Amino acid sequence: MQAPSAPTAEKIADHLTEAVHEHKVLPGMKLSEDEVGEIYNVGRTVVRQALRRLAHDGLVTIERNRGAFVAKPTIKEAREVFEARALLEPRITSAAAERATDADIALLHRHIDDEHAAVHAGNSGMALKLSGQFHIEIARIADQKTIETFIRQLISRSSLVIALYWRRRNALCESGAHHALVDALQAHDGEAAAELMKEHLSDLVTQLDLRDQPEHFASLKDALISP
Amino acid sequence: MQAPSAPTAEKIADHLTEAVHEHKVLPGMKLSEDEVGEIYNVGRTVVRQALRRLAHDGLVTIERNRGAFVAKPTIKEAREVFEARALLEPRITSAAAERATDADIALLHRHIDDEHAAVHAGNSGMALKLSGQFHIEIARIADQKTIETFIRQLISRSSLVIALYWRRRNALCESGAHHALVDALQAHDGEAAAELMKEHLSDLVTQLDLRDQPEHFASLKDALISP
DNA sequence: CAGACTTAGATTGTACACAATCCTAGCTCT
DNA sequence: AGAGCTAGGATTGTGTACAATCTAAGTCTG
Repeated sequence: MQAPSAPTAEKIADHLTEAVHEHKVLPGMKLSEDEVGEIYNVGRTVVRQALRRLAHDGLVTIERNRGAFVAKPTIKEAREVFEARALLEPRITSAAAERATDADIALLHRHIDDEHAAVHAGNSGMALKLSGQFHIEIARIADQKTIETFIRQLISRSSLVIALYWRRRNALCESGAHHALVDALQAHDGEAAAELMKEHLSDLVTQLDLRDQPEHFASLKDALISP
Repeated sequence: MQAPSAPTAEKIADHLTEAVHEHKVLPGMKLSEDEVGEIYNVGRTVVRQALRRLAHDGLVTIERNRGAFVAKPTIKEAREVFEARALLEPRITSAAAERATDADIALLHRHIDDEHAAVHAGNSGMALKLSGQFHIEIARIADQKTIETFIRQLISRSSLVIALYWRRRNALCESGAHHALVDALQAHDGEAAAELMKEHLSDLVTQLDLRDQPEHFASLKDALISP
C-alpha cells in the first residue's frame, strides 16, 4: 500500500505528523531509523532529516545514541500549549473573519461535514485530525504565515496532549463549536468569532485532566517518605 | 581563535544565530557547507543539521542543489513578524512581571548596562544582539518555554528585518524603553509592563521602512511597461 | 559582436561504511 | 538465588565517496 518510490524528507515528516494527529502513533512510541526507512523506501539519511524536523516541532524527542521517540508532553507543557493557543487563535480568528471569502467558508463547511462523517463512522482518529486541521485552515485564511506555523506546531502538540490527558476516551469534541465559528466567520464578525474561539479552547482544556500529576515518584523512597 | 575541537550541530546553529543577531552575517549571504565545516572543524554532515535547523527557524533558506543562504524576509513577512510579536510579547511581559525575582531584575539591569556600554563603544552589532536578548530574557522569566521558543524565532527574524529595512543606519533603539520596562517588572505591575512592551514594539515598527516595495521589478520590460 | 550552446568545475543530495554508544543476556562469584 | 560484571548484538553518530545538479566560462556560428 506504500508507494515504492522515494518520498522526500519533508513528505515523510508531514505523513508522520498526520499519523500523530490521527492518533495512529502514540506518545512514547519508538521511531527506529531503519524501520521508518524501510516503510518509506528511503535511506537513513533522509529519515534522519525528517525525525530532526519533527523534533524541532516538539513532536519527537531525540535521545542521543538511543533514538527518536514520539514526545510525551508533561502537564506543564500541556498547559503551556493551550495558553499559547489562547493567545494566538482568538486574534487570528478575528483576522480570518475579516478576510474570509465564500470559497473559504465553503471549504470550512466541507471540513465540518467530513468531521461529522468521520465521527458517525466511528473513525475517531480521522475526526481528531480533521478537527485539528479546521483550526489550521482558519490560520491560513487569516493569511499570516508566521503565526500559522506556530499554530501548526501547537495543534500537533495538542494531539499528543489529548492522547495523554483526555478524560473520557470515547467522547469527542462536539463539532457544534466549529459550526458556530463558521457562522461568525461568514458574517465577518471578528469580535464574535474571537470570543467563540476563546470559549472553544477553554472548553477543550476543561476536558483535559491536567491536575498535578498522579505523583509518579522518581523513587520508591521518595514515595514513602513524603508526608 | 576558533576552538580546534568539534562542537555539536546545536552549538553551531546557536553560534550562527548569534552572528545574525549581531549583524555579522547579513541577509542573502551564502553559507557554504564546506566553508562552515572548515570554520568549525566539523564534517558536512553536522553542518547540514545546523543549517536545516536554522532553515526551520526561518533564518536561512535552503534552495535545492544551490545551497543555504541567510534569509531575506519580504515586507509582508516583516510585518507578520512584528504582528506576531505584538500578540505574544505584551502578554508574556505581563506574566513576567508577576514572577520576576530580585535576581531576574538584577540580570536585566546588567543587560541594560552592557547594552549601554556596547552603544558607547560604538559596537552596534553587540548592542543589537543584547537588545534582542533582553526580550528573550523576559520570556524566560515568564517561565513559558513554548512561547519563549516562538519569541526566540521572532527575534532572530527581527534581526534580519532590521538589517534590511531599518531607516537610519546609525541610530539605534534608545534603551530608555527597556529601562522603563524593568521598572514596571520590578514593581510587579503586569498591566503597565504589558503596555510599555506594546508601545516599545510599536515604536520599533515605525522605525522600519515597510512601505510597499521600491518596486524591484522582475524584469526591465515590466518596469518600463508599467504605467 | 552578440547570443546560444557546450563543457568543465564546483556544490549539494544521498547512500554506505565504520566508529561510538547503549541495551540485553548470560555468566560468575559470593 | 541474587547481585554485579562482561561480552555480544543492535542502534545511532559521523565522515566520506559517488551521483545529480547547478553555475560559469569558453567556443562556435550567424
